Amino acid sequence: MPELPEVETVVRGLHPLLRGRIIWSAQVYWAGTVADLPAPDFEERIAGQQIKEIGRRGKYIVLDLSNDSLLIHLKMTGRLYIAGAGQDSGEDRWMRVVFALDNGKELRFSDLRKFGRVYLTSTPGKYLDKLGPEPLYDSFTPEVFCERLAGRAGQIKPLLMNQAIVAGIGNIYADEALWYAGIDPRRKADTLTQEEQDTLYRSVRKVLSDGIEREGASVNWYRKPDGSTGSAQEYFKAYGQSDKPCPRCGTPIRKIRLAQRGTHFCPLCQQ
DNA sequence: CGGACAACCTGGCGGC
DNA sequence: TGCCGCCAGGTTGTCC
Repeated sequence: MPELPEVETVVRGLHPLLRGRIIWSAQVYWAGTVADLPAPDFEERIAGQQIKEIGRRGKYIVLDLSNDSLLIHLKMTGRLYIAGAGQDSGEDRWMRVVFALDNGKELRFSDLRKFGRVYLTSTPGKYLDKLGPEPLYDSFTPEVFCERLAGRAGQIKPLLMNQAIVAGIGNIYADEALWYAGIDPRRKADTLTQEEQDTLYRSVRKVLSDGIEREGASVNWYRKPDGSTGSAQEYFKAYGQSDKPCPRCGTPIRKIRLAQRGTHFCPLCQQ
């Protein structure tokens, strides 16, 4: 579930706690969580590196270390938080990797479904360069959005979720953006008018920036680093609203499967 | 290019 | 109460 607003909230929460800290050691509890590297190599290589900066690219959390980058992808059920060394935080049941810091605290990564990944690499571009533009940057203009969609014949919702087209949008915010734009998620991208593309562009930016303001959507598993919930889910118009009246026209919200994903939309005012 | 689908995983829930 | 099967969804990879 963590999409751009949730990942951004995690980064903002951790930034003041992690910046400048040194990772004394790491302990891997589930080897599969470490991508492209044997767990012992990961533990040995990260020890002693300082966290220079912490940021986000798409849905990746990016830690710039002394010699490497540490990329963390939460996938569906990953959680990242700080706890005192040896202290039970109540979140630790699915702990996969723990980083011991130089201030007696630990950065912990827990992940029920084990889909999440950590990448320790000197060439982060290998993972990040394939991502499309950041949708909230000033450089992401309506023209850029149109260019990214140009020549695409597929359905608009899977395209919105394609990280190579635009980075950071997942199932929840795709449904919400399409509701605001009044566009049927099954519409083929190449049938959208200029006006519809512009409306969708504004809707994407709105739902993502509103999501950040509300500190993410806590559906099922997502939590802020301090363990509390975000509030974006209280404002959903379409996602998870099956059979409830559309807030715009009162027609019951319908749920279908589209590209193997649960998809919620208003059959009347999303055309 | 696109669409379908499997794989990776575990827990919650509805149905029986 | 317990068992079964479905659903949740980010990403990669395979196949047609």
